[in-house]
Parts: sequence; structure tokens; C-alpha cells
Amino acid sequence: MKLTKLQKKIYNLLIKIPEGKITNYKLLAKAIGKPKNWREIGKILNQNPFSEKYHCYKVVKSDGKIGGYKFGIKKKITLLKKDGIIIINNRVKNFSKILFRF
DNA sequence: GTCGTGACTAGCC
DNA sequence: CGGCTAGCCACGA
Repeated sequence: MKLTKLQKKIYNLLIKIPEGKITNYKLLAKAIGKPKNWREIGKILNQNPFSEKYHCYKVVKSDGKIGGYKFGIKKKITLLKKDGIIIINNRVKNFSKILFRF
């Protein structure tokens, strides 16, 4: 299993997200020091080698929309709800409040 | 070495 | 609001 630098950083950050909080691609990109690399992040999360260990479902779009998920956004929503996050019309309620800034 | 592409973003109408 | 557009970078084929 070969991980790119970005992968390592991203996964490392993902596990830092506290329960009940979410983040978005842009913040994640900023956190790894490359604000314009959100594209890569989406790709990497899609590869998703550790989908069960890492909280990849806690990553949403910058406007609070769910974005995507390898197993379908339905699954993603279910997982988010388990964390106490409310989803309405494919959008996160209280988005700015539960948004976790690194 | 070159080309295509993505779980996106921001800006404009 | 919403839909459309251009821009962006690293990775894999």
C-alpha cells in the first residue's frame, strides 16, 4: 500500500475531527498547506483505502452540501446523523456551527 | 513526456 | 435561490 504525502496528511487530519463535527474540502486543503488541492482530497477520499477507520464522511462541500460518498450520499447522511448532525435536503443544518476548523 | 480527470470552489447571471 | 463556467493541482495511464 503506497500512500502519497497528501494521503498521509489528510488521513491524519481526518482522525482529528471530533465527534459531532464536520469539515469541508477547502479547510482540509488549507490544513495540509495547499489550499488549492481540494481536488486531490476528493480523489483521495474516493480511493478510500481505510473507509472504516477514518471519518471520511465528515467531509462536506464548502456550502454545506453533502458532496459525495463512495457508498452513496445516503449512507453518508446516515453516518452523519449518527453523530448528531442534522441533514435537510442534502444540506447540513447548522453547518457553520458544527464546522470544525483545524 | 503528455493527457485526462476528479467526493470541488468561487464568481457571475 | 439555482444553474452554468472556468480554474486548479497532483496522480495515474
